[in-house]
Amino acid sequence: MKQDATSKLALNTYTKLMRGAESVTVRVGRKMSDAGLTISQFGVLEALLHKGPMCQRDVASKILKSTGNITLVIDNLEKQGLVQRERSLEDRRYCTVLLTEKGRGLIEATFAEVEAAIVAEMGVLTDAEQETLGKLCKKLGLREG
Amino acid sequence: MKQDATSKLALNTYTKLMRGAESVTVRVGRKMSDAGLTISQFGVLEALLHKGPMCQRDVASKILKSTGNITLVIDNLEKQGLVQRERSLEDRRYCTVLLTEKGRGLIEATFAEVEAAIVAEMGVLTDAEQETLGKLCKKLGLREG
DNA sequence: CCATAACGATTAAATGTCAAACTATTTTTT
DNA sequence: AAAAAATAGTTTGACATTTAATCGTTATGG
Repeated sequence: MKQDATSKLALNTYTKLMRGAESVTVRVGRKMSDAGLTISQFGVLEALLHKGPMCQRDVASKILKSTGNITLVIDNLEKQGLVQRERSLEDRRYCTVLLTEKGRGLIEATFAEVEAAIVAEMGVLTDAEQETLGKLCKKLGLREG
Repeated sequence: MKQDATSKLALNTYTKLMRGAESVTVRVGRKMSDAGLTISQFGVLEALLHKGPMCQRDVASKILKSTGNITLVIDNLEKQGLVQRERSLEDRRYCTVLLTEKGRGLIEATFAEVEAAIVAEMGVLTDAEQETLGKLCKKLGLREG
């Protein structure tokens, strides 16, 4: 294939990937904002729900954000009474972050909504297409950063 | 397929799509920040380079951002002398945004870098795989928002 | 013609984002 | 054990982003 055609195909694919991911993100994100949560806040609560209490560093790596950012997100969640910080006794550098009852209730309900939205979004693809999409996206993610 | 398996596949596909798109974005975005541009700034300059001068509303829809946002992004580009605003004479509500010489030089050089990065990213997929990925992503983007 | 609606741009407030500098604490080295 | 390095978290500064409110301009229906 000529160099120019290669570039064209790559740019085209890139654009479609970005637009597709973006529009899914926007529509799924609406379920989160309906619940009064930002995407980051949802990510933090979801991690705590499914993985249990963890320190901020682990939260950050779980949702692929910087630790400086996590501090703020957790600040805001704490203000709303959705999570709680506990300074570790063994190693006082660590904060363990855990869900409050209120936080657990909210994320359980919201997660169900979001899950349904994701299933609906992906429902435009057959199972086989989803498998294929997953494999291709995984390949793209594997390169070194 | 059982409902549970359907959900699991959808969630799995969703996660891979998000991670794949995110990691490509980060790596390609690095070329932009190397040039001192944010992703949005790059998007604005790129639109102006390839589509010619346009009003802010068109810029906004081109890069899928709100008009309030565009005002700020263009403010910052203008401060750096990369673009220029011109209030339209026929209809004074419109601002035409156009590239300066400096802006044109920067975006031409940066676009080449970014294009190369995109080609490299997509290069992990065969041409056929890229076609497939493009089609699947397009399907995902088509739903009503 | 004039009141009002529509429209483009701007501004403001809230949140998020990263990078870099900084603090507190623990571990490692010497 | 003291000094140095590493680690977790916080703070700060610059930019981004959205939504909603506002300003100025243009179009439209009575």
